[in-house]
Amino acid sequence: MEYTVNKLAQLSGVSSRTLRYYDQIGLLKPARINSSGYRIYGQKEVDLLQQILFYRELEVSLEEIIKIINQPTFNQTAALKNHYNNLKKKRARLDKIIATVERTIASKEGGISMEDQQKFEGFKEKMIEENEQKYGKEIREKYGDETVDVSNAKLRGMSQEDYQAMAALGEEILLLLEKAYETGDPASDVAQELAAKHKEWLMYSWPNYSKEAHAGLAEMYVADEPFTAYYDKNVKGGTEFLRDAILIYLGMK
Amino acid sequence: MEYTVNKLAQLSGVSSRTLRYYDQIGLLKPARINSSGYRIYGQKEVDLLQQILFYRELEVSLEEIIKIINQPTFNQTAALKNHYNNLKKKRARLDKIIATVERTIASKEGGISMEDQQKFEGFKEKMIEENEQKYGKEIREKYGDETVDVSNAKLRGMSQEDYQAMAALGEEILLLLEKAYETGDPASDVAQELAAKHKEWLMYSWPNYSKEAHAGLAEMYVADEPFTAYYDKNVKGGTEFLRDAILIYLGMK
DNA sequence: ATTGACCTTTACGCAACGTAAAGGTTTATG
DNA sequence: CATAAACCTTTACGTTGCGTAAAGGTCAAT
Repeated sequence: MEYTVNKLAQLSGVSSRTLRYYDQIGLLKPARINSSGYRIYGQKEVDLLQQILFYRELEVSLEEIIKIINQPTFNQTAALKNHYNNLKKKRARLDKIIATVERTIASKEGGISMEDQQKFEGFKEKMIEENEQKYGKEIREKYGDETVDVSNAKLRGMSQEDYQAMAALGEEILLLLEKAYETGDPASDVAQELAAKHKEWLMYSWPNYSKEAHAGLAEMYVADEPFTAYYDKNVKGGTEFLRDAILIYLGMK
Repeated sequence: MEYTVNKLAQLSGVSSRTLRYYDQIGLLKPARINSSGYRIYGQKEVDLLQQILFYRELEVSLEEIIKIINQPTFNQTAALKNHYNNLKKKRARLDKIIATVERTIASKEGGISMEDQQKFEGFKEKMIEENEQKYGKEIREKYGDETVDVSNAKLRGMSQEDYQAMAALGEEILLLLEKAYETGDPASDVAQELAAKHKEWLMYSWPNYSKEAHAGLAEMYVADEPFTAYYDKNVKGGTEFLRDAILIYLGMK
């Protein structure tokens, strides 16, 4: 039995454009071209197309499919396993996204100030990105991609509970800042406790802790308006005081 | 605080190209353009970008994000719910795919590989054809076309699981043949068990069972080279022994 | 004054096709 | 037998969300 493009398209349920494209990229060549330049497919091509569509259904890229169908079975299995891992990762990511959306909807409906939720999410992302940008490369070189990815994932997937705890710690820090600021001395006990709490808070959300990073963040607080606004909210000059306390705590001043 | 593209890019962790693109599609316009044509972003834009990145993280398309951020919150919630449903569908689909990949890998590995799978397919076809040729006519006359066609279809569509079970049974038969052959007597208990298993195996793949057909197949085994090769593989003269056992089992000898 | 680090716009490239457009071939119908 | 309808062909632009030049202006520092 022989088929022209549209016949095969009808038979297999894909479009003729798809078949031409598969021809173009060398994934599925017709058995022959007739005198008028028409693509003619035979039984062999039908079977091959079945296989191709099977893999496509599994979300394997066409590039991968080309590799797969040109290889012996054991390599095909290896390729499938690799693909399987990718799918699992994809699902894990999707699960987290779904969880986040659920929480977001709940908080929007429950009225628990979505704004805070979102701010938090944004803050997390921002932190991750900054962390990535500033220290990611070195850390990735030192500890490998997996370590970094895992901790980022952990941070992203932080639960509501964790968030509550972290938020509580954040509040405490603001209160401590007020108290410490009154001493006027960033080296005072209270100020140093403040710095310690800040480190704790940081580690909560920031699995890749380093003195350098902490110091860098402290400097950034002073340089970056939204952060100064936040820490100066209750105490004028609080941001700078916090930075000094942290630098002393880290033995960098 | 004001930012140029690269400043904001660094702050937020996206690329400057991304920001220009967002400007281009009207997702995030800079607060103003300075005299040199530079894009200048302010605090409002930073906050908006946070929101945008939050939704992006949730795999909302940029087009959707444009709609969302231009709407009041209750509509935002509705949009999120809609998106949530899409995500759930996506996950359900992904789950199915993963299950299929798992099964495929298992069958490729656990199975005696693809090659056997193909052989099996060929075997099935051959069996159907032979069945057709030798008994088809009579059976069609006796039971009607539909019966035959349906059982052929059933055989062709035999599942991987069935194949596994059948393959296991096939293995068992080979082992039993060795044991039975040692007795030297096709009427022995072991040989009769062999014959019974063979019938079971046959019925597995062959919905139209009859003593005559079974006997005919047994004779065919002896006459047909590929079959003798298969059953003589471990035991010389095994095929004839099997035939005799079957004929006795059927009360035909 | 020059260098280097910024910024700009324009534009091609990616995956896997959908969708014309412009034109040749085959088949059906009057 | 002519012509229309139904096929087929290649070429090429559009899609999404940017990455990556290329070609050229602007700004800060040496």
